[in-house]
Amino acid sequence: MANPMYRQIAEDLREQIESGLLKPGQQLRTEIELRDHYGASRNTVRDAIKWLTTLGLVETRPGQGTFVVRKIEPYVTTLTADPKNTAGGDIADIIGLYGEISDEANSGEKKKRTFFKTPPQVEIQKATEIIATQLQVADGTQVISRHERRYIDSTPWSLQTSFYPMGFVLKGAPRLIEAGDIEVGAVKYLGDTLGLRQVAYRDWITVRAPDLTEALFFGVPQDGRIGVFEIFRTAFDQTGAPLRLTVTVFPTDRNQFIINVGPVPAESQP
Amino acid sequence: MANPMYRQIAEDLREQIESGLLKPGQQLRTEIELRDHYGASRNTVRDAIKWLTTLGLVETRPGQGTFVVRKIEPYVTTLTADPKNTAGGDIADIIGLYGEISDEANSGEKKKRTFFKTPPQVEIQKATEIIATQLQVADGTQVISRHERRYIDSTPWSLQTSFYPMGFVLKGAPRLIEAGDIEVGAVKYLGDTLGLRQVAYRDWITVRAPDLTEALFFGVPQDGRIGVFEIFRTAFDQTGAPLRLTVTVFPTDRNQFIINVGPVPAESQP
DNA sequence: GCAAATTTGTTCGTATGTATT
DNA sequence: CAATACATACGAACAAATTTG
Repeated sequence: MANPMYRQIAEDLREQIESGLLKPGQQLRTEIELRDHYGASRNTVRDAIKWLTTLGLVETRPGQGTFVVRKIEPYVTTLTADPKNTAGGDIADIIGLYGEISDEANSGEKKKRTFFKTPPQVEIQKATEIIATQLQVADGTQVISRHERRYIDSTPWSLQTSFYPMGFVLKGAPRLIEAGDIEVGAVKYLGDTLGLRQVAYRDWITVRAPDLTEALFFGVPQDGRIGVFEIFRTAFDQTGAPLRLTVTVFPTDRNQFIINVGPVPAESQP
Repeated sequence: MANPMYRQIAEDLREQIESGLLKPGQQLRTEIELRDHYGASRNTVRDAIKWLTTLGLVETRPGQGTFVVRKIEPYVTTLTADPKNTAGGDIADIIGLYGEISDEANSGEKKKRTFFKTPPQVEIQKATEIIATQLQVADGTQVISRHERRYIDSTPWSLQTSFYPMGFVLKGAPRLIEAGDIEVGAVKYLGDTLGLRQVAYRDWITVRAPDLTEALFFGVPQDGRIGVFEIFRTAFDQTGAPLRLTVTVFPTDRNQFIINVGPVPAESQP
């Protein structure tokens, strides 16, 4: 035979899953039962299951069994919002959760989703190369770091860290180094105190494997099968100087993004 | 033991790789040598290597050995170009490869990259649900499909398929169903023949596992460890009607994207 | 071009550990 | 505590791919 046995077994199970014979959440037969069914050894059955696991079709739980994965209802974020729009507070103002926070559910009803985020964890850090480059400060300069964990419907959704030049505090924006939310929104606060208006931003989108902290927070496997979007948003003020750098990490299994260029007609998203 | 042995071996090798002791492209010791070195069985060593493989740190080649992966120099695509800009022909006009086609090499020199694409493979297809929704035609209606394979520096870079409503051909744009390039660019051609101008577009960005065809074309593993961006670009004309849907697939290991909103100062990308 | 040596890939059997019910 | 189910680990044999002589 052309293909190894474990791949044939995997293929057979994959067809059962994709045809709907095995439904999401349903338990597969145990390794012993599959061993007898396919006339292979238990190790070979385990190789087949491991292959399906890497493909993201099934997940195994020790002491319980192997289950067909449930797909997560994706959340869609629009990245091209009005850069001057700061209404809606911190959650909305940072990474573009403007507009409708609702979603077409399976039943066809509109499902309202709820946001929750932790208060910012504030630190003074030395700028890494990428931070220094984006904020146009010298390498190793101290910067303000404000870190949040963000949830939707109590599902871990994203990890976000914003970096500000240290000079902002001395020039009249002391609340940047206070832990806790800035109720009016950080962008409006900088406008009120320093006269800095966010008029533009650039997003840089990459995908990489999650680190251990991210994997634990998002509840994704630690082996990098499921990647994370890492979006670097560099915001600029009216003089063209960098205002802040916001780094947000989203797991790719539950996030999608929209970009609008020009007068795009308003309508339902795909 | 807290951690299983294969994870400890993997961790030891990972530190050697990340510390630079094992350099990209370098061959690891053979499974037999590692077995003797760590005092484990060959199968346990293989489990460790498989873990590193899933993490994307090493790759094994049958008959040769296990090697530290070389990172691919990423290509950066700007998604927010002027929607009316159609200069540069087909390559540039479809998915935003406007501007500088150059890149900072390791040595610090500017390295010019070369594009190549196959002539379009043209087909008449029935619209799937997503195509019908985006083009605002009835489900099952016939549409024109133009498919291309695209390379940069002879590396497979992306797979792109554009869909047009069938009506465009009857209304005076017959070249859409001819195989081969439209030299002036498809957007300009539609403007010249039908008076349709592309004034806006919406990009919808997702990440998923590659299918078999994509994995073979891009040379990535078939097990889904390395995902692909799938970008749906719906373009609109001056009346707000959909002009075409372009679906482009990029492997995540060699592609990054930039979005500019507002007057972003021109400067070097990260 | 072929044969041998090297290296990873697949499969089996067995035993024991760990998590959950 | 006992039963069940997956996780780890060992040893062995042969197959397949590649390089070397």
